[in-house]
Amino acid sequence: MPELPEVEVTRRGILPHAQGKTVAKVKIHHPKLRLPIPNKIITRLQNQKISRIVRVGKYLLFHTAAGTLIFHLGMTGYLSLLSKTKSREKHDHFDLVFQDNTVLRYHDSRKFGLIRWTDTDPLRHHLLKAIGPDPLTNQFTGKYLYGKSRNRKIAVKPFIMDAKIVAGIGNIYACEALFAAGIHPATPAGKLSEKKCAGLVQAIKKVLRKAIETGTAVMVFQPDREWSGYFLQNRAVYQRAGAPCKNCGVLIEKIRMGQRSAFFCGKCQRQNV
DNA sequence: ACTGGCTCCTGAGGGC
DNA sequence: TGCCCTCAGGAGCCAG
Repeated sequence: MPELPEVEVTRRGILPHAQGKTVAKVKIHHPKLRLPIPNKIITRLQNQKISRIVRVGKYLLFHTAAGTLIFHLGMTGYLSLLSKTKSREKHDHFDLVFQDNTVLRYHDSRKFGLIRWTDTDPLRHHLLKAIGPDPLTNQFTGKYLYGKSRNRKIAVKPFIMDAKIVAGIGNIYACEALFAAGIHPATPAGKLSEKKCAGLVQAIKKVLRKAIETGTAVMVFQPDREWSGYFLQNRAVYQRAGAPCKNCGVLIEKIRMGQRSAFFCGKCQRQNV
C-alpha cells in the first residue's frame, strides 16, 4: 500500500523524467478505477507541458497550463517509467506518452486508485478542498492537533487517519507514530494533553521523514525499472503482532479498531495522558 | 457535528 | 499440488 512516504519518493523519482516534459498522447487502457478515468483528459492533456508535480497528502498533482491531473495510488497503484512502449500487462490502466517517447504508466490491481482532472485550482476540487494540512508542512503543529481534538471521543488512531484532520496518514504510519509517541491507539483524541499532541505531531513528522529518506536512498527510479518499494523494513509495531517490542521486549498486540488493525506495545504505549 | 459501518477489488496466505 | 475461504486496506460516502 503506497503510504505518504512512498508517494513522495515516487514524486521525487519521476520528477526529473516527467516535469517539464510535454505530453504527446494519453492512452486509457482500463478506465475502471474507484471512479472511471475521465475521457476528457485525453484532449485536455494533449500537447500540455507538465509544469510542476506536487504532493498533497497521498495525492499527486500534475500541473499544466490547461489544468491539473489529480492522482491517488489507492492500495496497490504504482507508476512506472518506461523508455519506450513496453507490452502491457494485466492491470496496466493508463499511459502518459511524452514527446520524447518515454512513458509514465499507471498500474493498479485492486483499482482503489483515482485519476481525475480539473480545469481550475485543484485545491478547490471537491476531493481536496476539505482535506487537512499535509503532515510535513508547518501548518501541522501540536497546537493545531490539540485544537482539532478537543471534545473528540474518537480513538486517536482513526482520528489521525482522518484526512480532514491531517492528510495522508495511513494505517502503517499511524501505528508507527503512536508507538514513537508512546500513546495507546485507543486513547480518546480529546483526552490528549497539549504536550502529548505536540509529541505526536513530532513523531508523525519523524517517522514519515525517516521513511522518505530510507526510500529515497534505496530506490533508484529510472526508466524501465518499476517502482514497487514499500518501506516496511524498520517498522517497530506494524504487522509485528506476537513479536517482542524492540524497546521493552513485551509482545506486540494487535486489535481491531473499526475496519483496521492496530498494532501496539501495551507497556510502551499508555492511555494515561 | 460526530461516529461507525459499508463499499469498491484482487492477490496472498492458510487450511485441508 | 490445488482448491477454497478469508482477509487486508484508502477513503469517500451515508445513515443514525
